[in-house]
Amino acid sequence: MSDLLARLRDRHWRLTAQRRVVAQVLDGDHVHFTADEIHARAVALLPEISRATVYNTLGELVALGEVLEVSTDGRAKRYDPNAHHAHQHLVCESCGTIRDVHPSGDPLGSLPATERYGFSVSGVEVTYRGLCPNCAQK
Amino acid sequence: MSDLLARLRDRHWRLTAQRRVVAQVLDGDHVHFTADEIHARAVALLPEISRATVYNTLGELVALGEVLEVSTDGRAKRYDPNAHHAHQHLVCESCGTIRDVHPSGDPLGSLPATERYGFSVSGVEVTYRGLCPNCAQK
DNA sequence: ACCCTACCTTAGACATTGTCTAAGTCAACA
DNA sequence: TGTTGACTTAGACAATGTCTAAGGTAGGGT
Ligand SMILES: [Mn+2]
Ligand SMILES: [Mn+2]
Ligand SMILES: [Zn+2]
Ligand SMILES: [Zn+2]
Repeated sequence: MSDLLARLRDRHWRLTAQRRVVAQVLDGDHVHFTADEIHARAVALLPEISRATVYNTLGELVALGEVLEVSTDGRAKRYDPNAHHAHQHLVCESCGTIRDVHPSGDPLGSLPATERYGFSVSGVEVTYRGLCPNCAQK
Repeated sequence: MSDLLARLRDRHWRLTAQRRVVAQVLDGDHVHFTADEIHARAVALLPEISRATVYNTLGELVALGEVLEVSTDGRAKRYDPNAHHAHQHLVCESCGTIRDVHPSGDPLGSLPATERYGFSVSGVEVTYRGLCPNCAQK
C-alpha cells in the first residue's frame, strides 16, 4: 500500500493524515469494507477524522482506479483495494462473507454479438451466491 | 400477468385493489422499475395507495419468487417480473437503460471447484456494462 | 345478504446510507 | 516562514427503505 501512496504523490495528491489513514485501513488485498466500517477503523487511528472525508477519499480512490466499488447486497457499497487483478466475488447468502474468485475463461466472451443490442460492452461483474462452509453446517 | 393473480389466489393471497394495481404495473416482461417508479405508476391507477404497501407487496412477490430484485447501480433496487426465464442484464453506464440478455453456456460452470472454497454455490448474477447505441454516438 | 376477524393498508416516524455546504485548516511550494 | 488553494469538518439535507399503531376490508361462515 506504500505503492499506493507513491502513486498518489505522483498524481499531485496532498498527503494528509486523513488520506494516509484511509489507505492504511484498506491495506491488505482481500478486504471488502463498507464506508462506515472504514470510518470506524480510521477513527481508531485518527479520532477526529470525519465521515465526509472518508466518503470523499473513497470516491477519489475509485475515480483513480485504485479501489473498486462493489455492490453485492443492495445495501451499503463495499470498497475493494484489489483493483489491479481482475476478479469476481463469491458471497455467502447467510453471513455475507465475500471471497475473491477467479472464474475460468473471459466472462465478457459469454455474451454473443446477437445479445449485445448494439451496445459497446466494456465490462462485466459476476457475483456467485451460496453458503459458506460455516453457514452450510446449519 | 393474470397468470400471476391466479397463482397468488392459489397461495391464499387476499386480492386487494392495491395488490392488483402493483401487479398491473409490473405487467410486461421487460421492465425494471424502482419501488418509487412503481409507486408513481400505481398512484396513477389508484390514487390512495401508500408507499408502504408498494414496498410490502414487492417484498412478498420477491419472497414468492414471482419477481426478482435487481441491484445494478448501488442505488435503488429494481423489480423484475421476468422471474421465470433465467437471464442476465446489460446496463448502459450513461443512461441506465437495462436490457435482458441470455449469455451462452451455464454461468455457474465458469467457477472451478478449486475456486469455491467449500461454498455450496447456488446462483450467479452477471451484469454486463457498456454504452447503448444512443449514448455511444455522444 | 350480513358479520367477523385475521389480514391488509395507511400516515408518518424512524433508520441507513450517501451528498452537500460554508467555514476553518493546513500541505506544499516559493 | 508566508501564502494559497486544496483539504477537512460538523451538521444539514437527500434518497431509499423499514417499522408501528390505528383503522379498513376480503372472504369465509352463518
Ligand atoms: Mn474483491
Ligand atoms: Mn430482467
Ligand atoms: Zn456464511
Ligand atoms: Zn445509454
